[in-house]
Amino acid sequence: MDRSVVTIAPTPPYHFDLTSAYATNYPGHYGADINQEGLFPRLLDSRGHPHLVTVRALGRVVSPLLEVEIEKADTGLDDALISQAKRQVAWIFGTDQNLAPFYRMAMNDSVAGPLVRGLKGLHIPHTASVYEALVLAILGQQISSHVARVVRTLLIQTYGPSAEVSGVTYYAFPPPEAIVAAGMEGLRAIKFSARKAEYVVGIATRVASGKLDLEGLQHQSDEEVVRTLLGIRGVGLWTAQWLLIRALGRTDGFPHGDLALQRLLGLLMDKGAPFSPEEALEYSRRWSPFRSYVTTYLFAAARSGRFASLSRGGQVGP
DNA sequence: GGCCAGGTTCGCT
DNA sequence: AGCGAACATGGC
Repeated sequence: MDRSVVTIAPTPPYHFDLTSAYATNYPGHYGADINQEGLFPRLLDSRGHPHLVTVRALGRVVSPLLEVEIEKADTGLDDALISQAKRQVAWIFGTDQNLAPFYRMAMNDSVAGPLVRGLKGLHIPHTASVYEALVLAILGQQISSHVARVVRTLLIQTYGPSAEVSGVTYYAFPPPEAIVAAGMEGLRAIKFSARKAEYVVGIATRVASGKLDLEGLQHQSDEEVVRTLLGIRGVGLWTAQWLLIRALGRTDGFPHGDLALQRLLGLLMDKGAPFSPEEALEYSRRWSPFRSYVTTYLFAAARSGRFASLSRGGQVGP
């Protein structure tokens, strides 16, 4: 087994716990995202060369440092693989983001300002690939986050590549070829609806054959990205906006069709009712071009229990 | 048991 | 263009 350790210096302020918690969103041992005592092991699969990266935080919010341990079950851990792993970890944990412009905007905003307080150093985590984000987004459409978690774990542990490191089995996200091989029946077997299975297999087929270049979206403008994504069956505006934020690292995504977001805005503004999608979009313009951050901080605040009626799972209403 | 959940598409007016 | 139904499953 080959092993190497590198460090990453995130742009301060950087709060690793907040950022990693947002990425995983739940405790416990599930598939690709695990939080073990402050360690974040994750299996990355580089063209059939699975390697385990384990991230932990050293240093403080104002002087942050991440330590990344890279392990490969067999040999062949060369410099190229190490630097690639380092780049991927930096991307996944959003270490390069500079929050200063967003914080300057928030300081002069009565809604965003209080939101930022208490979440200092939260960066936006990213998915390992656009493809992964798209599959997860379709998987999570309309179903509760808990159900989405169950299905997602099944997907990863049933069809994802695995590797055993130090006696523990880890799973990577299933590559397109694995989903094509699973087929509609394979996805139905792990609680996908027929429709979602059809969408996901369709996407995986086109990605595997090279007809759909999702990673190439990194080079397109926000508008082009949205236009391209909307042409894919199973993708609506909500999914496209979500990908702008979580897969493509854009600063101004805003999923105004999101039910939870509409409710949060209603609570935050003491409206007594959820915002309509149009109201949400209209109101959000004041936060441009930092709406991805506002969205992320909103959900992070909600999860931390700052909106009592939502953390209880209750309805928002009169 | 019924209703709904961090949507999307399809088939009707 | 706009509206309702279907989708599949788990939690309350």
